[in-house]
This record gives sequence, structure tokens and C-alpha cells, in this order.
Amino acid sequence: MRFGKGRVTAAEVARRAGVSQPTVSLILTRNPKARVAPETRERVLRIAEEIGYRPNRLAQALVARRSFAIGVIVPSFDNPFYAHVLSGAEKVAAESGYAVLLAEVGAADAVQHLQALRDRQVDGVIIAGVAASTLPPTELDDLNVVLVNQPSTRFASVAGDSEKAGQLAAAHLLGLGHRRVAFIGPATSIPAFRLRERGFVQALRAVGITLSSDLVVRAEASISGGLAAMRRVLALRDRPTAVFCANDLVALGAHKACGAAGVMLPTDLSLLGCDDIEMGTLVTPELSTILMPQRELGARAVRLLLRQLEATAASSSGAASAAGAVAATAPPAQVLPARLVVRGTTGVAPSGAGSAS
Amino acid sequence: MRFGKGRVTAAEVARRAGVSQPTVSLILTRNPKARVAPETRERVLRIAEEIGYRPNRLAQALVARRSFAIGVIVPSFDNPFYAHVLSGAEKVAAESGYAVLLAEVGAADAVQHLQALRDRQVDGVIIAGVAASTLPPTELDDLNVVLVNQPSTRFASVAGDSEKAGQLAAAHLLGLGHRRVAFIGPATSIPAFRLRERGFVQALRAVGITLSSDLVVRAEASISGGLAAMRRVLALRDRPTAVFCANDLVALGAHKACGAAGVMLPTDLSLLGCDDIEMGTLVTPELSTILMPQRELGARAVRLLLRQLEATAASSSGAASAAGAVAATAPPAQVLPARLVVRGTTGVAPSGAGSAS
DNA sequence: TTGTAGGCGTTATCAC
DNA sequence: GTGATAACGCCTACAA
Repeated sequence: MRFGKGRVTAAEVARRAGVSQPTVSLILTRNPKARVAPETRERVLRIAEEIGYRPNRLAQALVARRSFAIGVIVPSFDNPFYAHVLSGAEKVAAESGYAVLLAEVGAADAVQHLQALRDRQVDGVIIAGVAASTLPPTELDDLNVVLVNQPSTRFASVAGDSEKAGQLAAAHLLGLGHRRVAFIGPATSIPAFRLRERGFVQALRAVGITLSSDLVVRAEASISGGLAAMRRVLALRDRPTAVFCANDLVALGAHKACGAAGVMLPTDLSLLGCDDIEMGTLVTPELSTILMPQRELGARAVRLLLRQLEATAASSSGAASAAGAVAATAPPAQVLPARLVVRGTTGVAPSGAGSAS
Repeated sequence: MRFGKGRVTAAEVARRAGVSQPTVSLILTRNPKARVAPETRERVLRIAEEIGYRPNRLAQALVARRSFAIGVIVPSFDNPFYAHVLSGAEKVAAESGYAVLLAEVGAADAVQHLQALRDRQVDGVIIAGVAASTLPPTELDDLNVVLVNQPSTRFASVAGDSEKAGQLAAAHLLGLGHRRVAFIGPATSIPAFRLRERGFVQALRAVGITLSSDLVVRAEASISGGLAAMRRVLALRDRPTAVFCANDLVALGAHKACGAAGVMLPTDLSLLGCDDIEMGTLVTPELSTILMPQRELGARAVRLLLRQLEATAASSSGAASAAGAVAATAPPAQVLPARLVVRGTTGVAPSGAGSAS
């Protein structure tokens, strides 16, 4: 009785109720223009209830030509950031009756996962943490796509304000009197990281501080990456007094490196992360950071996608010019505010240090 | 062109190749007993390739009466443990051509999510972190189910050896000379926690140590739960010298409470977690713990489920006695070994302390 | 070797 | 009001 062999179908309900199968369908879908005799409707509903009839969503999808399922593509759960985005996304999707097909992809197999999703007729896809620009354009262009944390002229997107995050970081550190500062982050095509770096660098430049190349340290966007990078920073002949990291994972790695090297936070060095993941509150001192509303990013991404879906569904049932109508208007891009969260790793600059680079 | 309006179908391929649609199907499915003219096959394959034909998995599912999709039910990603289980599961599923439908459920909406999954005709379900016993049995009994970390007589399961974990914890702490020890964990129906506690308590009892009720502290299975619980432990008139926590999250909360209270780890107190999540290596000193192979749990759960699926698929195509044949044999239960990981939070007992309770 | 017929479980559009 | 009929895209017989 496993593979649906014993499932009750609409036909079964019809047989028992002594009506035709389409009539059952008519009643069950609550179609407004379904004018059926009250007593028939009553009987059918009762019987359906009794034998536990549940419509087969796959069959529905086939005829409706939409599956009411969306794909969510994330890079890895090692970063809790994406777990939270996913969580927010799943919640909203479930509430709206959509299923979430999960794809956790490395750089290599993104295309295959995407194809698998398309083969399953997902109505749309949410892409987080994987640069859309690295995907073959043809894989995407017949799909409804919403990007998370990567603004795009081509697709709709929902992003935390990464550039503002960088600016906030700079402002915070400057306000504490730091003048010799560093940045640790990946050399990547992921826009969020680039924007954080840019916002940071430009805000510094605005007050006359230019980051020399040894103060922009490249690291993988992970704990170990941050750890290694911070070791290099600490080895510098002329250490910075503050470090801003591209994300909390990197910052936590850096935090650990400081601990191991006996560098006191924040007295010897100020350290600032970005994202605000829970792990940041576990270390001592707790990590100062820039908050990105992770769950909210996922939730909004889904809402945006669903709105797109409704739009294309409506227009495609109307005229044939569905794609045109949608593509004509610029894709919506939501930017959610970033917020500084001061905890224990940032403090005033050591007096006398780094007044000029 | 969004909702599959413009998708190429097998019929389209057939038309262009000048053959019938079933012939295309025959060739594309690589059916062994499909004896088609090499040149026809060649032509069809070429054309399919050219116009980018991809079979509609939904339509396939409808006729095959199986969707090649599985559901994964997890409680929350706030605990990285489940994120990793999910990750392992997704990987194996994807490799086998199965889709993963994600359901993140609270205690309340588990049933609805389960129904949603069934409506979508998932071939099976993996349940982690949600007590199967709390689910209405009827929701489960026409489904292929594999439980993670909760042994069951009714369903197949894959679990870390939680009882052994408790024993290892006890042995480790005893070996360090601790005699007055405490346990922090939730009062829950989740078997893994119960087993950890039981293994721990019984191993202690085996050497004549009985945990008084104030040394078994109840806490929510979260960081904040652990934090609150440890505060209570520290307030005890007669403090234990070592504490074992039901999982790492709790232990990390406890770790934090110690830091706040100025209790030095491991000199003043030994602290031991369970699971081995990455966060444990970020705190100072790093958390000693019992490793549970999280990703492996997810991976094996899927493998087990897939094996079940193949079995029921095979038998149901053979005789009609599918369910019987499967149910007759006890459901397979895999137990993966736990392993002690000694890091920085466990050390020898303070001399003179707690030689007797 | 290939085409034709039928069906998977729904929904939508008609005649009746 | 209700019941055929025709899709949706695919696959498995069986017939040609």
C-alpha cells in the first residue's frame, strides 16, 4: 500500500456518491460558478471526508501547469546565515501552500541542481549565496527568480544593505578613534561581500584614510579562513587597531586567532563582524557586528517570488504577452536596513596609536 | 513563457523527428527491451538535445505513481545539528535523483506539514528531532518512514549511539576523578536526550554514584536553556565538579554562564557537551564533547529510506502482498558510534573535592 | 522496428 | 444542475 496504490481518488469518491468524477472535482475546488445541488454537494463532501480523500497535488500541477513548489538554492549550512534565510523562506512558503525543494550546492554542481528543479517544474527559484552571474544565463531565463543578497538588474532581489553595513562599520570604528584599520574578506564574486568592502573602504576614504594593500586581507568566508587571515594581520609589523570582517564567521575565526595569540579584545584590537549570527554571542567578549535580518530576507524573498508568480499567472492567462509585460518593468529590489550591534569586541582605540598610517 | 507554456515536450521531439511520441519515450528512457533502429535513435537523441528536451518529472511521477521525492522533517535550524543532518540527507538524495521537500515544523504544525508532503506524493519521509510518537499513527502508516535519532519498533531508524554517549561521558568524567557530577538536559519525549541521560546516570550508578534530584537539572535544549540551568547549578550550596549536558547548545549556554560567573573551566568545573557542533571550537576553552556523526546520520537515513523504497517498489510490482512482506521483518535500525572528543573544558577533578557526595 | 490505444488523477469546457 | 469529453505530459502495453 505504499506507492499510492491504495490512495483514494476523486473517481472513488464519485463512485460512492453516485456522481461523475468531474462533479466531485467541481465541488471540492469550491469553484464559484459551480452550481450544484446543495444536497449533492453535501453528500460528496461528506463522503470525501469519510474516506479521507485528498487531491493529488501532482496531478493538479500537471493540468494547472504549475506545481506550487519553489526551489531554494543555498551554498552550505556551515554558515548559519543561510540556514536562517532558508528557515524564513520555508515558513512563508508553507503558509502559502507552496512546497520548498531544497538544493544545497557547491560551485560545481549548481547547474545540475537547477536543472533538477526545473525538471520538477518548480514555479520559481530563490538563490542565495551563489552568484547568479556564474550561472549560465539560459538556465535562468525561463524561470521566476529572486536573488538574496545580490542586487541585479536582471532579476528581482532582496538584500540586506551591505554597502550601508560597510559604512556603519567604518563610522563605528572611526567614532572610537581608530585610524589604522583593516578589512578581512574573500575575493569573491558574491556581491554582498564586495559591497560590504566597498562601503567600508569608501567611507574611510571619505575621511582621508586609504587602506594599503596589506590591510585588505583575503580569506575564505569561513571560520578557518578568518583564523588564518587574522594570524597574518597580527604578524604585521605595523598592526591595525581595528578589523572589520566580511561576515561573522570570518570574525569568529579572527576572534579565535586573537585569543590564541594573547591579543586582548577590545583593548589591544577592535573586531567587528557582519550578519549577527547567534554564535557571536557565545564567545568572550561577545562579537560586535552589523545585523542583517536573515530570516526576514528569506521571508521577503518568498513573498516577492509569490507575487511574481501571481502576476505572471494572471497575465499569461489573459494575453499571450506575459513575459513582455513583466520584463518591461524593472525587477523589484528590496533593500533591508542593516543595523550596528555593539557588543564586546569593539572599543576605543589605544591612545597614541595609529593617528596616521 | 513562465509557467511551462513554452516547454518542449516529448511530442514536440517526436513531431520533428517524424516518429511517434512513445517512440521518443522509449528511446529516452533507455529501456533495455527497446529495439529501435540505430539511425532513428540517433536522430531522436540529436533532436532532443538540440531543442533541449527534458522530461517532465511531474508527469513521470503521475504515471509511475512515485515522485522520486522525499520529505525531510526537522524541528528548527537554530540547532546546527539538524542543519547538518539535513545537509547529509540532501546530498545523498540529490545524488540519487531524489528531490528533498523541506518541512521545518514546530510541535503544533507537524501534522499539517506531513499532510502537505503526502499530498505531494512524496515516496517517503525522514523525521528528525520530532518525536514520532507524538504524531497521529494514521498519518504515518501508509508512508515509508525513517527516523533519525529515535529508535523505534515500528519504523526504520538511524541513530547516534546516545546511550553510549552518556556512558562515555560518565567514564570520561569518572576517569578524571570526578565524583560529584550533574546532568543538564530537557525533560522531553525526544529519545536521544533520554538515552543520553540514561546512559550517563546508569554508568554512574554502576560505580555507586547516584544523582540526587538537584543534580539533574531540567533545561530547554537551547543556549539560553543551558545558560539558565547552569546558573542554577552554580548557585547550589554544594556544587558539582563536573557537568554533562544533553547537547552542545546547552553546554555552550552553560559555558557562557560559567564565564559570566567567573568560574574557570576546567579548573573549577568540568563541562562536557554532546553532538560536536562547530560552535564548540569557538569558545575558550574549547568545548569537550561527544561526537555524533550528524551529516552521516542524514546520509544514512536517506540511503535506508531509498532501500526501503526500492524494496516496496519491487514487491508491489510483483505480488499484491507488498506491505505484509515488508512489515513482517523488523524495521532496520542502524546505530552509529559515538566518540569522545576531549578539548578544553574537561580536566581533572579539584583535589579533595567531592570524594563522596 | 514502430505506431496506436489507454491510463495516471486532475481540472476546464462544454453540451445535456 | 450535471455528466461527458478533452486536455496536461508521460509511459507501458500491445498491435501492426
